[in-house]
Amino acid sequence: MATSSRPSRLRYDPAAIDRKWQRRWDEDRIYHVDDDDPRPKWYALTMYPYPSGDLHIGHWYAMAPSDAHARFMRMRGYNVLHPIGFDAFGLPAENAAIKRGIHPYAWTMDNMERMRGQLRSMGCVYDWDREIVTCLPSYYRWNQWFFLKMYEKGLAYRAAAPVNWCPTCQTVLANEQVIDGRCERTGDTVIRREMEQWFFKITAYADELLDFSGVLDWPERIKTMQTNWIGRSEGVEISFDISDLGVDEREIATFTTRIDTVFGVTFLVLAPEHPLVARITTGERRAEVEAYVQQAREASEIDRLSTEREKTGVFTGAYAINRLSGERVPIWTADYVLLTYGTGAVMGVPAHDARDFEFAQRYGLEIRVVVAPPEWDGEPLPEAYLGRTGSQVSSGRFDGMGNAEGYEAIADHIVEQGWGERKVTYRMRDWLISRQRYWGTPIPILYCDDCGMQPVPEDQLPVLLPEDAEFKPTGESPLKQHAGFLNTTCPQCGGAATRETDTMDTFVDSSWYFLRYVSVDEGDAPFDAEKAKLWGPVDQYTGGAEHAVMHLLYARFFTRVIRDLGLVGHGEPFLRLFNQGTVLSDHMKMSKSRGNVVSPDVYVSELGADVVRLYLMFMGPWEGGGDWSDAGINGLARWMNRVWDLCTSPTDDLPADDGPADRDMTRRMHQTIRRVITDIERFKYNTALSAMMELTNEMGPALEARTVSRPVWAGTIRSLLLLLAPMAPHVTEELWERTGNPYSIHAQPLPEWDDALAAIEEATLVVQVNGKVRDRIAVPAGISEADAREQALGSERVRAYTDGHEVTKVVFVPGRYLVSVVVK
RNA sequence: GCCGAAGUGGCGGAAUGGUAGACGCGACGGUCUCAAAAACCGUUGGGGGCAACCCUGUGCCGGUUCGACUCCGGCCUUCGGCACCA
Repeated sequence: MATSSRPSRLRYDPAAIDRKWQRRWDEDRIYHVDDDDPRPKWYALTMYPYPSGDLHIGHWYAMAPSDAHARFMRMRGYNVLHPIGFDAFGLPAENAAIKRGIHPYAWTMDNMERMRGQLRSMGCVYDWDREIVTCLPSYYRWNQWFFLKMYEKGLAYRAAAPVNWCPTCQTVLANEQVIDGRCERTGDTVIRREMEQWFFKITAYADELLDFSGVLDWPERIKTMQTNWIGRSEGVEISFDISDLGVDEREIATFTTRIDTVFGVTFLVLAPEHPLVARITTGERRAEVEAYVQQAREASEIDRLSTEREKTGVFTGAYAINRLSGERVPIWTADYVLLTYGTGAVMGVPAHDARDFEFAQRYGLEIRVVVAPPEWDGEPLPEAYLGRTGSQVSSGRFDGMGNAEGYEAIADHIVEQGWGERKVTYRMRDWLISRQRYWGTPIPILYCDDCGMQPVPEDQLPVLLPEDAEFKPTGESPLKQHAGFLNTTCPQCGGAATRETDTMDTFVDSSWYFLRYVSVDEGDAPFDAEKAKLWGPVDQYTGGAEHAVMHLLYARFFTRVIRDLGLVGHGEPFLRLFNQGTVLSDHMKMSKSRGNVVSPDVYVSELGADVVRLYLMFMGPWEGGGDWSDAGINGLARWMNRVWDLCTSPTDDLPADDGPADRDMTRRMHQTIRRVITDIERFKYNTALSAMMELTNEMGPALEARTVSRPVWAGTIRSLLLLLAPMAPHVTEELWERTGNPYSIHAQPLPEWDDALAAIEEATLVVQVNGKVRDRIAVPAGISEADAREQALGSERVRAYTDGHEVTKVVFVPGRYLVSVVVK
């Protein structure tokens, strides 16, 4: 399969070397992690994979560089825990069951077995004694246990929420099963339907989750995304009087962050799903409103929130009273208002809200300015004035106040009158954990006709998934039809009861798995508290940026709940976070449907695991991802060949000492050590490898010309191998042995550098005239500013541009060997 | 649409506000060979010049600065997320 440009053969047999050392490391258990090791701990974690079937190059891209970092930390003297496991529950297993008649358990187990072999071929430091598999009862029973704890604390509750409903299948669809608003199987229009579902009350921790002071190093962009996702806003919940409508409710609550604009309310808008809509709609408006509500059920939330889409809505025929002004305002329903945010109703202030403005324009509703923009001439506004600097007008007794002052005064007034209260709302909603599926953790709740909803007693856990489930192509959860699972007895009265058939979101599994790794065999608790304390929070977490919000936020929430249960001392699960990019193929995301998935296996068997690892790390900065290139990997194979040659060449005829290139070689070596170590610290593997390539580019000619002495050469080889060992563990181990060193290179400390030896002796002074480089002068390192200026201004090339002009300024940049001359 | 990123040679990319293009791939020329592959040596952003050199160039438009790939404002394009894929 060698392509024309591939090295015809490697100097070594990569498959044999991979096999030899993987077996040896395994036998010697050199990656076994000892809890009692006295060295400082380092918990390095890569997001565990979903067992989709085959390990593809994207998995390698996530795991090889993080393994290199874990190895790097080992060589720095840490006791490193870098475990692996499988995120084994999920929709694909169930789809395989429906489509191909394979049981999800069998499908998942087969996939994991294949992936274990592939993972081992990477040569990572994984301690397989610590593997976790979330679909096993020994794991998921603790999901159930956490659920019960949350239930006790009021953090797990049941409420109605909309789901994607396919009327033909009579089932709930996952978002990915909905294509353009239609069911992927039947093509029917999907509607949103209310169902009773289980939630975790993540909003109870919203404020704490906004606080990132407990993390040491997280990308700013992730913190920003989470902050925006949580979307805290302070405002006022104010009620409008509807006591004359003849319904039970006396008022409609709305939430606003701009209570200063309350005198500008010219309408109210209810979300189409708002329970009041049906009740307040008047007879002659009913048909139109019902049609509109029906239509809104078919629109996706993303569409509804689009600021580009034309705002639509219908008048319900009902009116509410604005208690501040005593005015009657029409009540509309419109799909730009969501039931899930605030109270599901908003006060329409078109003059001061862009969406309300657009809506009012379209439906001819009054646009009344109540916060006058500075220098406002009293004319109608061309667009909503959103500014916070204006003065109250048409606002009754608040007129003339600045609107910041008006805000406070109006809010106080409303609170005093009992018309509303100051409130904080969040864009983030509680975490809906219910899934109407089989392949997940059963929710440990049952329903008794006499006693009502009951939690399953702790000593009856786990609630096991029945193995003999039937998978029908309707997509309905098999648990619903499984009598053996469904029917049980009530722990209170002993009478007949039925089990909850919803299972949990798989994000529940991944919200605490990092704690399970510290004691995977623990049977009496989710984890051993002492060991959890020992390993503490994850020191370095790495994974895809697609998890920027949901998984990471859920894990932060869960850890805080676990802390409040008294099981761990910390609330922040991941101290440092790094998000790698995505590997592309032909500039496109890899997917089975595109047929562009790159399998690492063929490259591994031909070129060895190390070359694949190196190429992935060399491709570009890790956070940037990159395009897989068949040609590109050859460069790394070629370079490994070169390293092999350099390390195995005879050195008998090198000078015993005083090689003419010794000084340069030593300097280059120290520079390389410095660069590689500081680069790996920041996950800059691409530049770390460039630095090593520059070193080998210099080593080749020195060896050829016999200008380097034997001890300097040996020292350089030694450093090179040690620096490369975290990235290319197999070949470096082999070369370490062949160069006469004791097993194992992976138990060695990293080499150290000496800044004095790395220092340059001669520098290039760059001289700019009006910002353009006009000369480069070789000068001794550490040249004084005065000497640099003198040399620069004395340069003939420079004088060609300065003679006859007035020199107005000369800038010397310390430490940069740069003089910038400014002339008129 | 909203939130968050990213745009640099033929390609992947490098560059604390200070020499743009390190390192690698590819291409071209050469050495070796009967020949090819591999390996090794050299050239390689664009334009001009016999040459020394000069001009130009980091998605687009503008700004700050002695100096901008880097900072600021406005666009364009691509990518990640948007709550039942994980």
